[in-house]
Amino acid sequence: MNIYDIAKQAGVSIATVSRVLNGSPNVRPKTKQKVLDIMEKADYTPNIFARGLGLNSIKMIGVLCTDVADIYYAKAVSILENALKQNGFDALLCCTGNELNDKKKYLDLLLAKRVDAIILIGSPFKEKLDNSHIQQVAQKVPVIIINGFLPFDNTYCITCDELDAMYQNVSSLLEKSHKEILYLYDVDTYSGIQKIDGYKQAFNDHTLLADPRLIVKVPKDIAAITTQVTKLLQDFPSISAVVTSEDILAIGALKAITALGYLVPEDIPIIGFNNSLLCECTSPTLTSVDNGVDILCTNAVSLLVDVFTGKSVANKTTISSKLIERESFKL
Amino acid sequence: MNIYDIAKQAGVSIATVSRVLNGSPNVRPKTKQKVLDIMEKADYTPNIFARGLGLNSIKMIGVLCTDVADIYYAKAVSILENALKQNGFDALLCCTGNELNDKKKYLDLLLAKRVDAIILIGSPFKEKLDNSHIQQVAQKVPVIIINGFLPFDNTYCITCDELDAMYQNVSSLLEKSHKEILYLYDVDTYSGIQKIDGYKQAFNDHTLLADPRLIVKVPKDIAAITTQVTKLLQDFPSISAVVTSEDILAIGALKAITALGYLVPEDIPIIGFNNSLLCECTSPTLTSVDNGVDILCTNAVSLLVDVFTGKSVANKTTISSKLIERESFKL
DNA sequence: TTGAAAGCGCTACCAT
DNA sequence: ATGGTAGCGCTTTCAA
Repeated sequence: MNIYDIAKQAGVSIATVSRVLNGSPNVRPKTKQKVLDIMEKADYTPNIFARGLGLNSIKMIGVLCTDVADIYYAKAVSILENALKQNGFDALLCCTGNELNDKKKYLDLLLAKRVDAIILIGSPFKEKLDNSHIQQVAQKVPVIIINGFLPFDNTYCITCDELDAMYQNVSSLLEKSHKEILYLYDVDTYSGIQKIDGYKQAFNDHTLLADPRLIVKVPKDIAAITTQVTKLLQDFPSISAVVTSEDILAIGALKAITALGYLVPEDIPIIGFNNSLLCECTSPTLTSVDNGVDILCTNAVSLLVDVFTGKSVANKTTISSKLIERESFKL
Repeated sequence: MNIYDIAKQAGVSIATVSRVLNGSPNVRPKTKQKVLDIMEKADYTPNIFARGLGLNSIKMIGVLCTDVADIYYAKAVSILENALKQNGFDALLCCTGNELNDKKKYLDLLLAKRVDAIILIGSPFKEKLDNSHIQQVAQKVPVIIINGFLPFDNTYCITCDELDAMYQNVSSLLEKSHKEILYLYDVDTYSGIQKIDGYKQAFNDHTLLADPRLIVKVPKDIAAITTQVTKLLQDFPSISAVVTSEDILAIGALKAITALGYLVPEDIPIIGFNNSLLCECTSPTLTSVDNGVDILCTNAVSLLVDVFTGKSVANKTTISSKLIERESFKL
């Protein structure tokens, strides 16, 4: 069933059918209705490929992240997908994993599928050299980066001020006389670097020295973290607070701390990051930074729509984060 | 840059270029190499729409679930996406929410995008009447249902024996003299009904009567569940065990139980379902049923590949689940 | 092994 | 308001 069949049945030309299809005003209402009726009866769906061939667009956005199984990316993807759909776009999902080559490969796959734009959740490319690849992609379609930053043409970044969030957290701890603050992080992405910088700046601005041995990279695995933090607490008994780049890391720390008989937050307060569902699961519940992933994502989509409609769009937008106080730390 | 440009530069016809593109053996190796070189140099990517027009396929699979932000669906989608990609398919993601009309709408959207097949995670359609819509979809493309069942043509279901899992859990509790077992569930999907049936059958087979007041539907919200379970425990102090259809429900129950001063598992054992990351976050950690979502999903994809290659495929496949013992309950 | 040419189903421009 | 028609870039016969 194609446009010719519909045209024939309706006794009009395919041009008219096409006009009806595309909501052109230049169709007599009666004609339009007749065509619509026939389409309805025939359960006709226009062929997206033919349409794509002509328009060179299929209203589809590539969404790329390392792994949707991750609770944070999952939330982002969920919000993106909904916002995209509301604007008439579908989401083509790519989970790249952490291999740089895979990331490049998936980017090419997305391009080959002729997506109208690409949204990167997190800036997956950290090394300087590799970013040229993103730059190339941006020459073909707009690239939106959520929680990452690259100063390229046709690349639009929307980030949360995580540096400041971490700065505030560490500052308040320092001001409460916590001088030995363990910092746990997992990745060296743009976002990861922001947070670590916030941690360091807080120390600097309080004319204190951050002990580099207390800035520890850990795997994203509760058991492994627990083991590692237990050892750290034994080696550095003066640690009196823990901040993290991810809720899950805070949970690993929490387990180690309580297992050693310390109380949270009385003995050692803990602050997570991302304000995920996990914060509600622990006991005590986890105070955590809400980096506004929902705002980030909805903004990303409206920003994209602006790009498509030719409005001028800032290369970088930043929103602020908010500390959600629960039991593991109070301001 | 299109096939004509490549053909011209290579001094061959577009037919030959097309053959190279599609790996036809009927091309002289030397010719083939020349064409490939030119393509490479020109950074040529075949137009997917034109190709789709001819082949009427774009190697894209619609993946539909209620919400990827849900940790369980997120994992499923992650695995599916990877498995699909390994087989040369992309995943077009649709998060429908719970509105029936939205589900239908998204199904139509997927069809309009000319996906090669549709994978439903969970059987989102429960009412008898509505399933006809899925049946219609299955007339156009293969439908795979993960953890759901509908006996339609061109519909392939792969489920986990959750009835049996729940049956076993409740049975072992009954045999440990827990006669008042609170059952918490959240949805009435196929999967949800399986579990509740398992609960009831266990009581039947032990010639006991399940108190219907202890089969409680709750929202998927920790705080709300905690409130509700607290009240239940006060109203029914004889409750001596809790089983749930979802880990998050178990966590709500856990909070209520420990807040009332009971010990888990000594006073009241708890069993979750899905074996999600959440099980590791609580204290005590949560014993939970692993319903093999990874196996379900990888099987779904290989099953789909079989359908495409014309192999005969069973309409329903069932795998078995496994209880993962942690602290909240031991066999 | 290669080329010529007829579609695939739609959009958009030019006529009328 | 409507029709005719030339593409869009590819696949796939049919011939050579």
